[in-house]
This record gives sequence, structure tokens and C-alpha cells, in this order.
Amino acid sequence: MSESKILNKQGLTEEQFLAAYDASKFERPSMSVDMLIFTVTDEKKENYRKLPEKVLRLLMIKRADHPYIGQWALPGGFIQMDESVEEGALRELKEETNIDNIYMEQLYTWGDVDRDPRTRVISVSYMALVDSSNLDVRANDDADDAKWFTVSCNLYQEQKTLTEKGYILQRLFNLRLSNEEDNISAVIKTVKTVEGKISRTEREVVESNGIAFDHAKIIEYAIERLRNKIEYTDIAFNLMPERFTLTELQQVYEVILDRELLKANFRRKIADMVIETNEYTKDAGHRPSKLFRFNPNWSDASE
Amino acid sequence: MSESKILNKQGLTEEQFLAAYDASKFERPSMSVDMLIFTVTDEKKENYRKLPEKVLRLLMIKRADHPYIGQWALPGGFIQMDESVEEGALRELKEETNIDNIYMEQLYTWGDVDRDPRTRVISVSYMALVDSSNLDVRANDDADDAKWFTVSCNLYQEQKTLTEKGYILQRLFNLRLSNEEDNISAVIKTVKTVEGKISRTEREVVESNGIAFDHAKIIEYAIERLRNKIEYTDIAFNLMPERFTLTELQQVYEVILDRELLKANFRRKIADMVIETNEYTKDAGHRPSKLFRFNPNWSDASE
DNA sequence: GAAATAGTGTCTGTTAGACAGTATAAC
DNA sequence: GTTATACTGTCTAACAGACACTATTTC
Repeated sequence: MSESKILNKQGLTEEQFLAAYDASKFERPSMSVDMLIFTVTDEKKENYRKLPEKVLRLLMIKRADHPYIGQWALPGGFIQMDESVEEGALRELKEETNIDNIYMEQLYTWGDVDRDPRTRVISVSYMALVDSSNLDVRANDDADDAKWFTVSCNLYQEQKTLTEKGYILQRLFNLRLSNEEDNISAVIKTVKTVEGKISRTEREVVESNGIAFDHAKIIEYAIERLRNKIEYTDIAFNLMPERFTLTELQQVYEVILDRELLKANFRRKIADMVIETNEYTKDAGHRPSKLFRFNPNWSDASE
Repeated sequence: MSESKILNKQGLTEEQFLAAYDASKFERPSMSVDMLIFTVTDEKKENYRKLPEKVLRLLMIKRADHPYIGQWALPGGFIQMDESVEEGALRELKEETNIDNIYMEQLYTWGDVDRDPRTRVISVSYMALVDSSNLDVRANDDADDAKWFTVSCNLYQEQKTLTEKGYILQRLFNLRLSNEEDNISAVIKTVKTVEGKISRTEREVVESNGIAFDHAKIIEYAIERLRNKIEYTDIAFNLMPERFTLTELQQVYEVILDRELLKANFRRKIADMVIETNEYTKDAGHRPSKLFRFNPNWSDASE
């Protein structure tokens, strides 16, 4: 800190200034964190020969009170005065999944004035990736009715309009969350405006069926980020167990990217990120496959 | 919004619930925005033949009151209750540079408990890129003493320690801000911990000479992001005037990346992002060069 | 013609995409 | 042998890095 002997215009030292400082003079918004907790699990297999399919899952919580009572929201809560934003996020994560040491990344801070009808709430969103074999049941039978939903998010309309100095690109995404009991969905519109050199992207929830607040657009944003980062970082491994086959890894990439990859090319791409072990799968209805583990010395040039 | 006829556990409708809601029950932090306003300007040229050198500049404000009185801080301020976070950032930008329509991007939200000695302040940082030919003098002779600083940020120590399940990578960066009158600097430490599949990066200001709050680490973070994004997006054009030569564009890339690029390769890389005009520079002490403009239809695959 | 920058051509090695082929377990 | 998956080899086109070369203006 600076030397406290300097006086300000009112003739106060730093010590005196801080003692007199009254933060309550100004009205302040509430601050919360919203957690996007993703995992990948196996869907039951069709017959003894076939491999199980993988699906991307997201944890949601059923709201027990107003507003949006009965709808589903992202887990989260208010930040306490004695914890950092990140500590708040870790606390929420621990409360929901009972897991400590996990991949977590700050995504974006959402600050529209009317995003919460109770009061002004600014929310910092975090994405966490969980290996499903690590998962506690706790998240499934908690008092507050937390449930995993299968996520899918597809672009279903794209419209480009040329303007004088650029163009406007409008996209509509269909977000669907489902499990055995519930089917909720939303339509998110993203509008990219390019005018001269400046480009801007806005995001808006056009329609929401059962998804509380503006959480549908937060989910869409997170999935975009996830799809983007899986291409050039190692985040996918946070969704994998300690040992895995290359086909399982490929399935995780495919389910996130929502498209099929060619096996030979995929294996070349991730070759340096994995280390082979001497173990093999067994009791598959076909040729067993070698198990691999993550190579922690893989270097991501960007970090 | 959901149908307001549903009752919660206290038997209240949504309307009644919201009417009774008292946000002031909970203590709340203050929310601010910090702006990183970058531009690239010409350094005077050495002789009539040589091209001017380009330098990266950042706008800072001298603090007139406690805390950190007399030190330099990022422009910014508290978010008002009737404006969104983004609107707050745009307002600050307008106040400091008097420019409206500009590239601006949310960077990160900083939420450590003790980052401001006055009270708990959480700050959302935004990066803005400004074409210097657009710049108003206003930022230079404002009451609050705003000044442009030349920025440089170099890695000067890197230390990798292998651990049981991964490694720890510690880096020290030297951040220097200078102009004719002032020289301020800081040392920022980043620690990347890789343990099994999970990796985490922490950032810390080790030493700060004249840079207020935790702003040195926000600046280091922004420069990393800028270096990263210039490689695969078109953000650099936000720093360029309407018309520019390819050498000027290359200089901007070089000053941000802090390394030299080969001309032929650079031109191939950016070929699709620019459109040539029929104009040429004149009165250079050497062969004139063609002027180009940004191609707004260049498509960034990632967005 | 000297100084300085503008601009192009090409070699080389690496990478991404497509596809075709061989290998091996369970039943 | 059938089924289903495991795993490998190779062709091609695109791209990145390095370097050498030619062109054009002012003074």
C-alpha cells in the first residue's frame, strides 16, 4: 500500500480516510455465481456387442420458490462478504456435487438490469467439468431437487443480411434439456453485427419453456465455449476417468462437438496428449482396446 | 415469466412474494468496471527515410484521493443501479475517450476479498481497442489527469518443477508503463499447477511501483488475451485507421506479439482479411505502398 | 546510384481430411 | 464364420516458416 502520510484534498491521511469511508452511501447490486456443471455419462447399450453411447449432461435445480417457481435453474447462490468470487463458486460446486478438486473456469459476467425480478442481481458464471465416475449420488437426492439433464444445442436457422458497411448475422439455436421425467427447452438468438471494423455479438432468450431467468443463454454461451476450447486445449480430459480407451475419448469429443470424427485423424490429433498403459478392456463383445491416461506434460502453447 | 398464480410454501403468489422481497437484508459488495483502453501510435521517426515505429499504449488515470493516492489506476467506476454492466463500461469509455462506437470485450471479473481497502469491491474488466487517429485530446487534459502509457510486458523468468502427478510452472513477468514524465512498473507472478488432469492458473502482483490496486495483474491478463486473440481473430483491425499499409498492419502485430514476423508469410496470413484500394502513400523517402482496408466479410470460423 | 521500403516466388516440412485396409476378441 | 470394434498406412491438399529475389521511389 502507499505511504499513509500523504494527505488528500480534505486533509485526511489514508488511515483517517478509510475510517470515515461509508460504503453504504451507494446503492449496490447483489452478486451471485451460477455454476455450469457438465459431465459425460454412458447411455445404456443396445446389445452386448455394441459400445454404450455417451451423452453430455448438465446439472440443474428445480426452483422451490418464487420467482420462476417450479422451473429449472442453474445451481448457484449469492456471494458472501468474506469469500472471493472464486471461493463462492467452489463452495457452490462442493454443495452441489460434493467434489473438491475439479476443473473450473470463469465464463462470463451477466449484468442486465432486469435479469432477476427480485432485485438487481449481477451473476458471474463458472463452468466446471466433472468425471462422471467421480460423481457422488448426493447431487441426485438433495433437498433442493437437483437433476442431471442431457443437453443438446443446435443451430437451426442462420440468416445473413448485408448492410452498407458490413453485415448482420442472426442465428437461432435450439437448446434442449431432458431426462426421464422432464423436458425443458429454449430458443436463443445471437446477433452478430459487423459494421466497418467493429463487430459485436448480442445474445437473447427468444423463448423459454421451463428454464428460469436468463439461464438458457448462459447455457448456450457455455456450450459454445466448450466446443471452442475442446479443439485446442486439453479440457476434455477433465470429463474422463483416470484410464480410458481412445474410442471413449473420441466419443466425448463427438458428443460435445455434435459431429462425427474420423478415427485415424482423431488419434493423430490427440496422440501427444495421452500415454498408453499396459492395460486393456475386457469382456467386450469384440476386440479389447488399450487403456490410456492423460499426459500431464502435454504443453498447451497458449497458456 | 411464470404464471403468477402458483403459491410458494408460505402461501404467497409471485406478486405478493416480490412485493415483500427485501434485498437489503443481505450485505452486498460494490460493483465496478475497469477499462483497459489500448491504442497503437507512431513514435517519431529517426530520419526522413525511415518509417515511424509503432508503440502499444494504455490509458491510465492518476489517483487524486486515497487509497493509492498519487499512483496510477485503470479508468473505471462504480456500476449504477439503472445501467447494465456493459452500459456502465460504455459510459466509462465515453467519459474517458469521448468515443462511442468502438470495439469492447469483457475480459474477466476480479473478486478477491481484499482487493480494495475501502470496502468489498468486485470489478468486471473490459478491454477496448481504439484507432489512434480517432482519438480526442480530451483524455489528455481532463481534470482527473488521464495519460497514455507505452506498455511492455515480458516474461523474464520461467521455472518448471516436476511433482508427483504433474508439474508447477511459475512465470515472472515484468510490466513497464512509461511516458515522458512517468515510469511505473510491476512484477506479476503466474503459477500454473498441473496435477493429474486438473490444471489451474493463479496470478499475483509480486511488486508494484506506482500501479494502484491489483491493476497490474489485470493489465498482464489483458495483454495475454490480446496476444492470444490477435493470432486467430481480426481484433487488430480495431487499432487501425480506415486505410493502412500492410507494413503498418504488420507493425501492429509485431508490437503486440513482441516479436518480428517475416513479411511474405505475414502477407499470406492476412491476405483474406484485407481489400486493396487504388490509393498509395506518398512523400515517403522510398517506394510508396498500396493502401488497404479491412474486409468486413472475412469470416472468423470461431464466431 | 545509394538508401530504404514494397512486394513476390518458391522450397520444405508439418498438419488436417479422406479413405482403405488389416487385426482380434466374443459368441 | 459373423459381428463389432481396434488399430494402422497412405494419399492429397492446405498451411506455416524460412529465405531469396525483384521493384520503385526520393534524394
